[in-house]
Amino acid sequence: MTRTDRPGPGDARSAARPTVEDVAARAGVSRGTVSRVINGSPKVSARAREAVEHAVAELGYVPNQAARSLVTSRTDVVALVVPESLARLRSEPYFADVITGISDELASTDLQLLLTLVRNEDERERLTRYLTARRVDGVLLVSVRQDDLLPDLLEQLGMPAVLGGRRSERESLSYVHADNAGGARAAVRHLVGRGRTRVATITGPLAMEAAGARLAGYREALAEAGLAPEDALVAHGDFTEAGGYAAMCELLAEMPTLDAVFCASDLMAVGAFRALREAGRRVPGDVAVVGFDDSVIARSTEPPLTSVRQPTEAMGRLMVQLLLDEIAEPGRPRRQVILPTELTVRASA
Amino acid sequence: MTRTDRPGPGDARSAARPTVEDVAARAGVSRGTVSRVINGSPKVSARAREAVEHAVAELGYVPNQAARSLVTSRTDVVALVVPESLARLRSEPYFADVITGISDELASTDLQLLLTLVRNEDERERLTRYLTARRVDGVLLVSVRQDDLLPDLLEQLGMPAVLGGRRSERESLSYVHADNAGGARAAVRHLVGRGRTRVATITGPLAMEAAGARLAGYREALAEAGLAPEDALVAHGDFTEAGGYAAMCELLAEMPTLDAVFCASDLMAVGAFRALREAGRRVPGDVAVVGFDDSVIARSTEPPLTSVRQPTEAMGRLMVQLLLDEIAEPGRPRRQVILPTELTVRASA
DNA sequence: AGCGCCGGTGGGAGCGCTCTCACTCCGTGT
DNA sequence: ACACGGAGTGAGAGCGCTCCCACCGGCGCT
Repeated sequence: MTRTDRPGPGDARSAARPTVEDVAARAGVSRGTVSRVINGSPKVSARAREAVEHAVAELGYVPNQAARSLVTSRTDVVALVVPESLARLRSEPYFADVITGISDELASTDLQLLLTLVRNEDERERLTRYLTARRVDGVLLVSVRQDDLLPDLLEQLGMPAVLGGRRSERESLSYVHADNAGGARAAVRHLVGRGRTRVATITGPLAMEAAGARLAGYREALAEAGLAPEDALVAHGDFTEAGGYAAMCELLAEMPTLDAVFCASDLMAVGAFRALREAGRRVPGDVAVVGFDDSVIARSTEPPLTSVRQPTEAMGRLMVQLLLDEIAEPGRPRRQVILPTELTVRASA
Repeated sequence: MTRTDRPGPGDARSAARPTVEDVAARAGVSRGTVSRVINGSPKVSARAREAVEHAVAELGYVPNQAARSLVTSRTDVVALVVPESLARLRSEPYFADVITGISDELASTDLQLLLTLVRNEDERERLTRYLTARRVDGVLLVSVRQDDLLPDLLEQLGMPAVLGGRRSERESLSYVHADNAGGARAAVRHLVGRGRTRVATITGPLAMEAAGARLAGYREALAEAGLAPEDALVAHGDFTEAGGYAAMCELLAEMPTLDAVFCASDLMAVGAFRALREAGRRVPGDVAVVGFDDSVIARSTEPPLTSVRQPTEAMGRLMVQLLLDEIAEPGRPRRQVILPTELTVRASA
């Protein structure tokens, strides 16, 4: 490690920032009028408005948000809360996509995005204090588990909030989520349609509703096709590559005759690929594989991965829209949106 | 798309939040003393401190940050600015790792992280206003390009800032970056050491210093080995998988006899793998491949990718440390840290 | 001519906090 | 016994903004 020292910033700090008062003096109007112009009130004459705008430009005036917040009690910040171990953020393209969508949608507002990773009790408590202090106008919460108490806290605080996913079918908060069961059904139907009869699945962590729904969809499609469910065809993963690998090894050991596997995430499918390769099974010749997410990696595996596409980015965008509505109209009814999924067929199945 | 409406939040909003005044009354002391206790001033008697702490707990008092900000002009927020097209955030594990490190290090402070994606002029202007309004205490800036003006703005505003990477060797701001040239040299030496004599490279976008440094390292190692540089051995990518693929195709067309390729990012290496596979070349038999980043994907490619490891997460952490120092002591000298890189050898080279 | 009205404006009040300063009450030194 | 200092405390003064209300003038109406 090399360190170099260079001269400091040389104190380029410019003179004190102008305030409304300064602008008012410059424009020859009162503070009230300046405030009205800044906040786009219609009750200002064209003359006054112009004078103020002029003064603002000349002085380089920028409102002090802290002062504004103090009186309006709005912060113009929304939090994205990710209750996840670092391992996932790192590898799951899901988060990056959601963030992209969120950030995109936020760009047209003047809200900023606070990113909060909650990985342990300490951080959770810190977040609780933060929310209690109402330092954000609203919260986006992704990747919630069924027993997560954060949503309850949000509800109790009367804090506008939108979930990405839901805790259960009777979720009380607003949420946006994908039709997980439907996607899983489509995946398994596809597999069955290609003549596979021993279709296994690698699930996500069942504490997440999405994972449970994907498993349910898998079972439904199996039943539909008249195939008997078997415990040995179900292995549990945790949405990671390593988890997928381990689960695939397990499946191979317990049910060597399987000819297809539906993975509840692309990343787990990548792990499954690796296990299959090591076991000398060919994809899709010996075993057909379908993933879930249709993330970037699905395109670059060998062979390319057939996967259930969920509109992750659109979900992020929609979450923001719902949240904005809820912020604008605090008491409004919760809204719950389910977005369709779609099977993208590639070479792996 | 399905929509369901449920009853609203039922206005669970609790009574008005208590203020210092309330706490003071409850504890039988003055506002000043409460403030001192809250902010951990030593000039408070044990008796008073206890009374205040009691009152705080009873009332569930949480300081109003806006009011505090207004007087201290600190915000307890730092921004992470990512001037990148969405495409990269999505796929590059680099960002996720940096964010993890940053978030980790921030967890032990009471600072929050604002995530700001700057993808076009509009967003850039929005950020400028935001920074000018001093709505953050400091800025972390990653993935800067050489001609980026954001760092200049930061400097001009006297805003504490730390770059991840640098614009050039005589960067004026504080930064943390990896020894890119050294890593590239190590990669190419390794290739040459394995008897490869026609070593190509796929560069990153040369507007980024890191990409330039990796190319420079490649050239140095080649010279060291007495191998002549050839233009046909250099193709330009953009750090994406697709870019890597295109660059590899180009290399294959112009220099079919190449026997190794050093890719300036793992993701581009994945693209190169694909191109090589399609061209019927074996890795590492026909062509040895080395990547850069040693990200998660390096472990799960087929064959696993030899890659230059840069301590991305540690870089994120270190960036925060430098920034905290700079916030604590505004005029302090800039610090510039170069972290070593290391070659992780796997099957691809 | 007089009334009300309404678009437009100015200024006081106050959001909740920290900071500074003056003050009190001790113990200590002479 | 006295002044002296230091530790602890209370209260006033703002930070920069929005909100509210009182106000001003000119218009159309009776």
